[in-house]
Amino acid sequence: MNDLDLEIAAPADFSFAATVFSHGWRRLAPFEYDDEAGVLYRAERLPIAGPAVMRMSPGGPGSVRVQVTTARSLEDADAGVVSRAVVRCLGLDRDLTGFYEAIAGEPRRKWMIDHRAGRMLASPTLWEDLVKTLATTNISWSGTMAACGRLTLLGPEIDGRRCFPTPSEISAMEVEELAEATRLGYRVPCLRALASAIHSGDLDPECWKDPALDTDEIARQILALKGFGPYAAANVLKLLGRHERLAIDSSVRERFRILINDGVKPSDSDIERCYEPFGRWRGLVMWLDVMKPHLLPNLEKAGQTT
DNA sequence: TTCCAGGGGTAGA
DNA sequence: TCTACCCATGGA
Repeated sequence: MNDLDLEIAAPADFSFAATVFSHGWRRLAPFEYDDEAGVLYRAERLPIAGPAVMRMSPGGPGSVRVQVTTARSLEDADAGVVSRAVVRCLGLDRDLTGFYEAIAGEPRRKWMIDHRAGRMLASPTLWEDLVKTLATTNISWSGTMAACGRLTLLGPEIDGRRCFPTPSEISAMEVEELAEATRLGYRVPCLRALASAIHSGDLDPECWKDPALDTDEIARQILALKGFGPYAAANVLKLLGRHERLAIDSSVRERFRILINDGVKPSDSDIERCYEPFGRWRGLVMWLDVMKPHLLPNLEKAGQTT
């Protein structure tokens, strides 16, 4: 095995813990989070060295430490791919200045600033985020975790871990075969159609990373995909750092009812109205509001890291 | 058995 | 635009 140690620059307002705990992706394969050690693992394919294990942890001030293990020797091109993957996963290229300005002066949201919350853990590719989002629709969270684990078994192995399968690998499988392997039920044709669209070049979700692209245009493309409705579109946009749309799901409705709405069941328009004043940051404010009881104890436990 | 998950598609009003 | 129903699967 070959090892490479990298230090990747992070913005001053970056928090490793706040990003890793931002939502449930750390629990979906090929991500794996070691709670005790505070290390985020994932297996990733590199262009020359092939499958690699990435071990991400807080680095020195203003940096993230990444240890890479591969079976073959690493080249410069591999290090570049690792670096770009880490930037995407941890949102190191996000500017949250406007968000912190939007909630400045609000005592009940001061914790978001103090703990540098706001970056969302994402997958290196939009393909993987789309698949995982599809795997959160109309299913229990344990079902989502199981499905992502099964999906990841379809990718190549490295040191006991698996890389996420590519669109070409999924599109090469028959629907029946994919259904048996993933147990994703009626979502399987949607998954395969997504994989085929990317593999054929009809869809290029990676271009959605371009900050110049209009949010509504990205939403239009996501909503055109089978199996992707308003929740799924807003969730994928959230992972792109675009928070104009609210990813309202059953858990958000329930948490909002308890935490914000005095126990009264809200309509989705009630929730929309509540966060309308926060403009382009409304989805992020909503998410952190409802996730506070889960997120804050984790951040306090993890302590202030990078 | 029945219900329902970090919903979405469709038909019919 | 709104509502009712269906969709695989698995855990409670």
